[in-house]
Amino acid sequence: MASKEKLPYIILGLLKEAPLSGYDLKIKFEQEIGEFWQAKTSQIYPSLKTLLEDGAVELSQEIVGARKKKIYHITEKGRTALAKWMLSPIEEFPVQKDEFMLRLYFQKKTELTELRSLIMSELVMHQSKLYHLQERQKILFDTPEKIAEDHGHFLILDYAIKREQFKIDWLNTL
Amino acid sequence: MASKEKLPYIILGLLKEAPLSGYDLKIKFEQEIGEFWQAKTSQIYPSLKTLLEDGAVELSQEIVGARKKKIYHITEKGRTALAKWMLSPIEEFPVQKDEFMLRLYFQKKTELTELRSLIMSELVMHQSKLYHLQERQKILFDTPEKIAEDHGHFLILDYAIKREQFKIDWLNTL
DNA sequence: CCGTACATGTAACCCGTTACATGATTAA
DNA sequence: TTAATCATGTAACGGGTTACATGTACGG
Repeated sequence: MASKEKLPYIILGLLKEAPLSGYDLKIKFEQEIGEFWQAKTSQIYPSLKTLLEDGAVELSQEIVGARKKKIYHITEKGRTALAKWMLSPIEEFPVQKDEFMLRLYFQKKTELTELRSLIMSELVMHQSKLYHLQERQKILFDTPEKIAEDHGHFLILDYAIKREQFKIDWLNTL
Repeated sequence: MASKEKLPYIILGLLKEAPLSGYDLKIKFEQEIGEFWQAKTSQIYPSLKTLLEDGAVELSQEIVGARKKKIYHITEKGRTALAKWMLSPIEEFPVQKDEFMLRLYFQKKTELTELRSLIMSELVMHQSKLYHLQERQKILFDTPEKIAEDHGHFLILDYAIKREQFKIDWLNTL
């Protein structure tokens, strides 16, 4: 994708809220912001190393429960870099690739049965995803207080849900 | 992205409709399906070479106007491979990365003014995109006959437009 | 006791982008 | 005549994925 080094800023953005370990970050990428960005440990740990060398984060060895963890904290330098990035213009996104739309385009009007099964499987997939997102929303944000408490998280979940609903609605018009 | 070699199939899908040159394909990627997949000449030409070696496409040197072009035609073998791919399950897409949503998440409720300018610039960007897509739709599909003629193209444009409208609507709720 | 979650990393590979190269044709 | 479009490619780089590697702790 050649996204010109966005990962370090995203890690800083996550660390701004609270100090985290590499593993904690991995979980955040999988769960919290997984709908909009992902990173594996093979990217996270090297990136943390670079951030440490650049002085954007600091490291404290901590014993959590019975386990040892390397907890990374954002530094002033890191905060400055993050703030600067936050204000920089967002580069034109590099196309949201959509294999389903392409197949629809290729199939066109011929072979209606095959098109139908293609559409149905896409529908099922999005409905299942919608369901899981809604369940997460119910569990995480069952009270207005919880929404106010973690408003950013609520927003991305809300958008993810509505995005699924939107695609489902469009598919149903076919 | 590591999308497990989708490009050859997309090229075959485009060639299924009509024989095209590498340059023609480049234009298709830029214009027709650009909202859902893109490929540069640095990918297209090598991919065509491989497809040729695999016997999925054939090549005819043609003189179009005053220019020489290498026109690629899909073969029976190519059609079979394409048909098989079309029926294969669509692999879980590898996250639609969205830098704007992340920044929203990082900013949360603090610093409302900065959030406002972020949201406004995102709105402007999507509104401009929406406008251009709508203009293209007006020009390309001003009559029902044209829609029927190139239904696949109409569908992806329609979806692209509604997708922009959806994001604009959501942004306006913030 | 055994699989899953916790915890931290490295190495190889590959898709896709940026940049580079070259040359003919056409419209301003 | 000169910039834009047409036309076909190659080389280098980089972000991201897959696979590999190792070890601890906990729940059933």
